[in-house]
Amino acid sequence: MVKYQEVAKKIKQMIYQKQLSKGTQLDNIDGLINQYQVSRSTIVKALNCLERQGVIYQVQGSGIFVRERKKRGYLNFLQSHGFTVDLEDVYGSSTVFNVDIIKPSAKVKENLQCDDNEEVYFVKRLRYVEDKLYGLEQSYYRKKLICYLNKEIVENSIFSYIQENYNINIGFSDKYFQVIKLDAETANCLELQIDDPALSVEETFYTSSGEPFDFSTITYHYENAKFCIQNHSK
Amino acid sequence: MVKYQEVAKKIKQMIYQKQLSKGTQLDNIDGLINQYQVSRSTIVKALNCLERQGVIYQVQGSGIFVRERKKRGYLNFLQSHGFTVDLEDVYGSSTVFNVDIIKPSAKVKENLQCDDNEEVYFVKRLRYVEDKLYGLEQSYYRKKLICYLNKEIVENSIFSYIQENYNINIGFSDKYFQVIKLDAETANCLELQIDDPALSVEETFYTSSGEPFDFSTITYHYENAKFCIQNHSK
DNA sequence: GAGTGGTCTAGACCACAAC
DNA sequence: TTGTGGTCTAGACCACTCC
Repeated sequence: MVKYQEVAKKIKQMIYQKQLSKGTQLDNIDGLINQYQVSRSTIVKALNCLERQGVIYQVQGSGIFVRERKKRGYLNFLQSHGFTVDLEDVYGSSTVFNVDIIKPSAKVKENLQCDDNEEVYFVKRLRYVEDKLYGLEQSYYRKKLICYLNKEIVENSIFSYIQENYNINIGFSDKYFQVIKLDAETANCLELQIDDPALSVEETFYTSSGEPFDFSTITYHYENAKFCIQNHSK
Repeated sequence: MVKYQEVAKKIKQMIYQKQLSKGTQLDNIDGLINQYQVSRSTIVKALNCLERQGVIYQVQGSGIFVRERKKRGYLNFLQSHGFTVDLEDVYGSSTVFNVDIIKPSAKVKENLQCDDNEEVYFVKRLRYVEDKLYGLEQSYYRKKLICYLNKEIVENSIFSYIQENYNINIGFSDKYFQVIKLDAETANCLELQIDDPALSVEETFYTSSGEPFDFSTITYHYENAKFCIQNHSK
């Protein structure tokens, strides 16, 4: 891990460990330079990271302050899948229905930019967070990139498996979502009624070199799944 | 506007103007330094901005590439309210029900961190995007900060009015959302049926100095409102 | 090995806030 | 006026990709 990330991590840990409440002013930049023995630019970069994560806010001419922490029980919508989750981790698990190798449908093929005849892994699983049924996930992974999957792997975090075994890192993703009425099959999986509401999220994940490797649809349980985004305008 | 923002803007305009397709490689950093006559750090900062906006992606050791543009018909969920909207602007309008000065409820009071006896503007309006009914918005503004509002102002963009007249800039926001079933009153406003699905978003907006000034609830029309987030992991 | 983006530095100067 | 964060620079070196 590089210096600015180390510094950011330490400042964040300090804030959470001391349980600093919102609005609390941190040491100024010169102070932080002294404390962490790095250059001004490195401190500034670390602070900007924390600002983007919603941990602090900076006011020119005034100081650096602690931001309100996300309320408990809400999932961070920007890192719900494979993006940096850190301290405030929640316990998640899965019930796997199937792990099959199939020919992709036209839609999947397009989203994953598959060649003709290319095959994909199809994984269908129920996702739980802290033992509550959160959603039904249907994912397609390009076999070309993710050579092997099985039920055991898929019960845990697919993303960390991929990262460790294939040295594939997530670079970015496109996320499209809307509210829908449940069809009979999905309602049954989620233990809900037909026409009950749900959030349907379609997301394509790309490696850090820009290659799509995963297309997933998650249908979230409307009573159990709540989300949060801590935005900032900079 | 500062240099790195100028550079970012120009690069973005160039991409959209030339209609560069996804995966197209841009000039390298040294080339961009030459082209825009700024330092390396300024170019890097501009590129990181564009990366965060989902316009490009950078691959270490390889190059800078154009990212796929958001599909039409989807609202950018991260800048749906007052955050930097630029080129790809869509036409929005509002039907205003009322602009009242009221005593805030406990919930509103807490979210806006109001003093006792402080009053707020309550604005209720239907939001349209390209003449489609998108959602019902109920907003509360602290009168202490936004001294005056009327129907005419509220029919247009409240945020630009606030920025121009009170020199208040949005710093950040906390956004909490979930899927719900509509109650009778809201369903009626949205021209939908009771128990139809909807996305309910509660958002608190803070000034750049960290003071809350607006608490809004938007209930989105499940057929007309679709969203997009172009995420990235850096 | 050549070419690319990513990090880090020291230092100057600017913009804004608070007193 | 002083103190704060924000920008910008020139230059060094590191990490990764691709030939």
